[in-house]
Amino acid sequence: MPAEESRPVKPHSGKVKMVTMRDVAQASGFSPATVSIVLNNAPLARYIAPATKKRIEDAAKKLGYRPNAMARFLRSKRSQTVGVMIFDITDPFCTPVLRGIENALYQSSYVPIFADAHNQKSRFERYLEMLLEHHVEALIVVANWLFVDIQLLADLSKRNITAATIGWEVPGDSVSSVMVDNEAGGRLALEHLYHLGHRKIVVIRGPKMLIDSAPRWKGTQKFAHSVGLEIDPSLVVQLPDELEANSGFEGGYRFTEELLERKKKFTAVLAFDDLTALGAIRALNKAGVKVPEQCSVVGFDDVPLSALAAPSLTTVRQPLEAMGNLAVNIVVEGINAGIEERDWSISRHKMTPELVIRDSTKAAAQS
Amino acid sequence: MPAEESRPVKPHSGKVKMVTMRDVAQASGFSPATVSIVLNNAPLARYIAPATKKRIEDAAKKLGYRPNAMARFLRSKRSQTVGVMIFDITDPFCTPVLRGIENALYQSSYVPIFADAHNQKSRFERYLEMLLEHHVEALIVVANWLFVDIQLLADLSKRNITAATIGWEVPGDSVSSVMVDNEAGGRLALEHLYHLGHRKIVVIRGPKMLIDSAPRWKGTQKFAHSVGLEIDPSLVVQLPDELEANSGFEGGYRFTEELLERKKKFTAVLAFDDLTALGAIRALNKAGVKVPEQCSVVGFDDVPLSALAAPSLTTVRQPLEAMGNLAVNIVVEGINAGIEERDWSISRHKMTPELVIRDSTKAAAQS
DNA sequence: AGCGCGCAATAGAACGTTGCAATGCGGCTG
DNA sequence: CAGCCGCATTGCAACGTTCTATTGCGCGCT
Repeated sequence: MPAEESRPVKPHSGKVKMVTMRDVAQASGFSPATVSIVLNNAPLARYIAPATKKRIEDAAKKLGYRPNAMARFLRSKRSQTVGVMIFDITDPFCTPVLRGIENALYQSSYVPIFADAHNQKSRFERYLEMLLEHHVEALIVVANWLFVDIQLLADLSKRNITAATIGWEVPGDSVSSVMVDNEAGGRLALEHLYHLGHRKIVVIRGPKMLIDSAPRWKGTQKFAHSVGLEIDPSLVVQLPDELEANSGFEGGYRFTEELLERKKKFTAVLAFDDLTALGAIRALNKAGVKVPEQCSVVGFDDVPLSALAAPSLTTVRQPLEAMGNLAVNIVVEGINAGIEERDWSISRHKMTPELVIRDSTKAAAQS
Repeated sequence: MPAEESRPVKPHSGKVKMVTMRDVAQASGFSPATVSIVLNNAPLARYIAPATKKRIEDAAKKLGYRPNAMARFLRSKRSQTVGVMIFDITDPFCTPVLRGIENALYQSSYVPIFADAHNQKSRFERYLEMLLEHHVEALIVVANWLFVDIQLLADLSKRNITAATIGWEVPGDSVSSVMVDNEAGGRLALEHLYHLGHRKIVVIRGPKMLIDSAPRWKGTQKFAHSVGLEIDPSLVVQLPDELEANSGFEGGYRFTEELLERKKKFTAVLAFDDLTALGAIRALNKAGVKVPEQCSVVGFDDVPLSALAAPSLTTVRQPLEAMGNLAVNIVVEGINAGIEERDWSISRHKMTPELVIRDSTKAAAQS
């Protein structure tokens, strides 16, 4: 990997003096205090003469003054910063959530500090430490896996930093959470297949350690029960506890392959999530089973690539971006409550999922 | 979307006093100065008695002391923070790059401030402003599109903040860059198809405004010329200048559909990037053309979903994660040079791409 | 004439950390 | 025994803001 160096630039040209508030004061002929009041238009700005304001603002612009966030924070205790801890950015689930978070923070003029735990506890803890040092005003955790101990909780509420989790819940009452209504989603998926006439349905359940797995399965079972559908236990498998982001794909592939090899009869697969569904489709394709003609597949999440896959995936959509948004609104509320010394309590939200019908499902053959 | 409020928590329990260095000093019986020296083990720490060190460290741990990054920065002029400006996180290209950046920054104990420009100039500028206010020590820009004016350059070099771009270059000599060797990549793609026996090849070129487009096409042409292959101009199309991340998919789909409708004969598609390739495959599938049996498709980038697609995509891999890494190493070097007042000059890197052969290409039919 | 009041602006003390310059102290050298 | 050096520690100012308390000042009211 060759690198061609370009001709040397005029290197760091001496100390580039930072433009400070005092400079602006000097230039405009007023005191730093007045400058501060004007530039932030603090409550006292009512009393400042318009002419003065103008002179100061002009001076600030001319000098290219930019307030020093650190100095400001040192006084005000506010870093204008929110920690965003992602458990694994490699997981396509995270991207839309991150987008939602970023967008909402931007609206509120907060800046996100990004941390990716790579699904490692040690990394999570180190990052948490770093975020605390940077005095983030709040913390948002995007997660599926649940391996964090009370430390998180204790540290945060001790320093009362509001926190919210997305796709995950912690016991206790110190952290808000935003989740999808997994039970409703599990129901939606089966309902769709059922109404298409499918009766022999493979269900690939999520790993035990994932909080989503149980309620999704519960929703599925409840619906089955409500319409008197018997789910053949030999068609139900469960993904193992795995930490890698793409393990769902592998799992979906392997289990489907196995069922096909054992000559099991089924006309549809209800996969735990989109990646699992894609794995299942891959296995079906390989075995010469056409999707959706001979077998329907439904996923969960509606990650971005589901629309692009071939065939495009029918799935239960989580409003991922909206969830990111909501989490931000929650913590911003928490921050404001803290500042205004209002009482405030955490909340737990369950967002409504939505069925997205694409090309991977079709009415069951009449046979 | 119902939200059930949990029972109110003991709300912000009074002023939670921050543990400061003075507290540690008090608790250990030494002065703040000594505490500072020990905890950072500054050069002067040589002179500190081991017993003293121990006492101070113990006290710090007991009180749960965490240095205040803002106060520290105010003195040291170092924020331990690097701005990461992504042009559009929605683009699957960005995820691995981000991972690479994040990982390398983590190694160097910097914390990334994340900014997503949503491909909007105004947003880019606002974020730049915010990053400057937060006094990032360096800036990394992940981009394809080139609409940023000299402002960026001027502002940064005036405040001498080292900057590096990934997948993009700015004129002038103030910003380092990391790119893939597009010409080599363009060559690789065609070479592969050619060796598989393909001769009638559709080329979907990238949009004009993308810096990658021209060299990629040049590499392709050069190879064609070198083996005496004539590329039929009526099989060459060019993606329009579009800002949306997924526009490549649409473009690939539409152009391929069009060529099929016009009954053009071809046995392979060389797509500008993976999304375009996926769009082409979608169109081919829809028209009943089997990939790879009847038509091979090769992409570019090797974004994560390419391995998951059906069929999995043969593509020219950009070492995205490594590129993120390298960019970080460059700016960290730049930061250090600035601190040590060394001379330092920017560099421009071209990383070597690599052909990844998967299931979307196959030897041309003998016909 | 004295008082209070609304207006316009400012002085000055923090915020928590760092690093230079200074201090005290024992022991060694000339 | 004066002077000096190495060791162990500390006082103090500064970083750039913000915010409370304060100062003038002119005007109308008693």
